[in-house]
Amino acid sequence: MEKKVKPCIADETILKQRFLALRDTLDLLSGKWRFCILLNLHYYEKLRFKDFFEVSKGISPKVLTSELTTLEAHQLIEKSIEFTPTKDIAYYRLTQHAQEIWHVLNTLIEFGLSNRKEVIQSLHQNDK
Amino acid sequence: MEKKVKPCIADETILKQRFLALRDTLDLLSGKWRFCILLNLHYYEKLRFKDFFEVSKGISPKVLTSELTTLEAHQLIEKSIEFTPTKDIAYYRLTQHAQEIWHVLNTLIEFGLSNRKEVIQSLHQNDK
DNA sequence: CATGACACTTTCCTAAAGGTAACTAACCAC
DNA sequence: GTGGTTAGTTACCTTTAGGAAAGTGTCATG
Repeated sequence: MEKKVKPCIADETILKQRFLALRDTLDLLSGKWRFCILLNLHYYEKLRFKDFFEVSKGISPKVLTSELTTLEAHQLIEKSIEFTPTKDIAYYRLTQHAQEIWHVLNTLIEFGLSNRKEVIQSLHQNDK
Repeated sequence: MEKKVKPCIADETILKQRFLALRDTLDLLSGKWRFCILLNLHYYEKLRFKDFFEVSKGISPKVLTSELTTLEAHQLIEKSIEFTPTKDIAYYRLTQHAQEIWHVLNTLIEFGLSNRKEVIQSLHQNDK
């Protein structure tokens, strides 16, 4: 999922660890649908596979599978089964660990909101 | 620079504005070299075009130009000319407005640092 | 006036992310 | 046992981000 050739900076000590940490986080969020999935899961608490097609309009099952797999591998979401008398239902939900990323997303959102007012208006005309 | 077909969520009111704001911010940071450039500019304060090839190892002039252009369009960096007796030197530096994004980057870095210890070790073996 | 440094631009190419569509396997309802 | 729903696969195709390499225009220095 990540690119093979990764960006790289010169400084070996002070900057590098922070740089790698930043890249990790952005790798985690940069998939086209990742943050969409996380945001929806935060809002709806739990979602089934099919639900994502309703709340994340435009995603395909192939992409959804791969995004869910990646997010699960990074322990941001987890799959749980609810057993009912007639059948078992699989749900996806955020992990405890993902609560931390929620703070991150909020920071990004707050920046985006303030930015949107000033700068972005000339771009993104397509999504009023 | 942004993808034509953009991810989309269902909810029209509560979630949507926050979703768009989040996408804006991630669009801004998701370029392969964007955050590298920003981080380096924060660290070195000002850099010339050629300097980026030293501090951002692996970037090509074509990509550098397009990333700088985008960042400048979003008013995160600016080009300034320093006049010396013999010649003029062009520098890039962060704008006032970018100070705000520095807080954002720090949040991403802090998350990445704590995450790196727990989860990521099995991945990214290639960049100790 | 030639040579080199600087700041790009242009052209071409590749790899990978993502889209489309069809298919499968399991389960339940009727 | 047929049809529908769910949860995915699989195969193929398109788009686009980014890389490589060479070229351009402008200065300045020798």
